[in-house]
Amino acid sequence: MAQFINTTFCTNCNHQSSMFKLLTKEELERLNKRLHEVRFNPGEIIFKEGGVLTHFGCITSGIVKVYTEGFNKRNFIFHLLKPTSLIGGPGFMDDNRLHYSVAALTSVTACFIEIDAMAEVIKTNNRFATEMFKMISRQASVYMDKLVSLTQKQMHGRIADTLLYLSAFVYESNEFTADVSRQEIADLSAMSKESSIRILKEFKDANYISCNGNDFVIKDLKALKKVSQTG
Amino acid sequence: MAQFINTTFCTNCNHQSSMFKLLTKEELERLNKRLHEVRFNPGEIIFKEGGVLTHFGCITSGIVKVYTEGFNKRNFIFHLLKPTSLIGGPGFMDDNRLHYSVAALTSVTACFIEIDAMAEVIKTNNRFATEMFKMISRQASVYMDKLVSLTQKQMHGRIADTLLYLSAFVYESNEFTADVSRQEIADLSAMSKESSIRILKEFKDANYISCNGNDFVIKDLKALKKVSQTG
DNA sequence: CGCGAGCTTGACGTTGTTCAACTAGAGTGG
DNA sequence: CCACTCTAGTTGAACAACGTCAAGCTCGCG
Repeated sequence: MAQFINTTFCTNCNHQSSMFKLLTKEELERLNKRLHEVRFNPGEIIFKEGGVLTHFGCITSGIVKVYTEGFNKRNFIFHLLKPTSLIGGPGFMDDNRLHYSVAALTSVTACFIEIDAMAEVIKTNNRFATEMFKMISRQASVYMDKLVSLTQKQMHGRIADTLLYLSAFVYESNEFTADVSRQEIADLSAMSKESSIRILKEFKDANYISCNGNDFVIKDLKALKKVSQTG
Repeated sequence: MAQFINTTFCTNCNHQSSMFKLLTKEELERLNKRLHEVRFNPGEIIFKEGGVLTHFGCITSGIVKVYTEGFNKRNFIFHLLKPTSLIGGPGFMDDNRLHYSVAALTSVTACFIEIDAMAEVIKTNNRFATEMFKMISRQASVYMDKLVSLTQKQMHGRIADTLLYLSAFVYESNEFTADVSRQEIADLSAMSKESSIRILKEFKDANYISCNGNDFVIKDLKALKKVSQTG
């Protein structure tokens, strides 16, 4: 049964991403009129690649994966997003199509803002436009780094990167219960599921991390960083 | 001996990139005051990664490679640029640093525009800002595709991609004299020089291409595209 | 208890890198 | 004009990295 959520008004939204803080009350109210909120269960697809980009998404709770269906039925995960990240990126103001899929890893709530409303605000609010600019620009820069890491480092370095990424950017803690499966850790690190498992075990044996099931503890940050750098 | 070039005025520049056509005469003249043109020899470095991003570059003749120094002294080439591409991308309006190096593959002339002048025009001209936005956005999208291709395809598919890229986007012809070395073809395809040579030879033996030295002819486009897709 | 999904492990084959030797052509100096 | 050197290209053989396959395991759930 569909759940229609009473949209939290942006104006009092406590998830307000830094970008939206730049908007005036009037602008926020304008966005508000063309916005709705949706709740997703773990595993559900939020955006499907190839589709038309009609809305920007803003994660208000939970974690999602941004991924694409690659070759030979292997997925590639670009990154994970948590509140209050914006989803839209490439395609916006260009071909207006979705260049990737987005799926919920946990229970997720997300707000959807019509593309046109977004474009309007960008025209009227210069600082907001600048922030959007920065956001996409940073994204490109992240992808550049990933290109180099994933093509030049070997598996140990790539898994170390993924662990550091989870700990530093996603869960912001040395201990976390991962919402990603082993397969998804592999999809983040561009390798097979079996390889990711083997390397995780090696790190565990070397006492760099401890992990049972999905509970991870980074025990030797320096060692991991060293592995990440030496490739 | 340094060569100081009399700057061609943007207003009558026949290399004018599509983006600059959106500017008014006044805006172009404003840019013009804060612009200079430089000539480079093959192999010379135009931008060095890590440096401060003080100027945008616009290639007016020749071909450059946009690359980064990866791990183990291996380079990775993101893409090649020809007139009239803009160089600047990530870092602009953000940390103002160069996230990659740029070097001349042929003799190159390039115009340099002060960052601040560029930022001003972006503020005053909305359509120009939108084009910049699209440009970065497309870049991100290209990087996403590359991420998947380079991590999931194997060598034959990657070399096929590089050949198709050179033919379709760089030289815009089925026959071309490449300005890239075998090493650089390898750096574009994320593999070792030896491997790239071997695969090129296989393609030659299979009569997909002919190549002696740096003269390439794409003889069987369909076959190459098929190799690119099957990975 | 049985079932299924995700996880784990080992054996094996493939893919791709590294190393080392060799070639060809382009410059350089005697 | 001939060594000489230097660089880019080429080739083969050995080796390491990584994926695939197949089997077994664990745990939650009906």
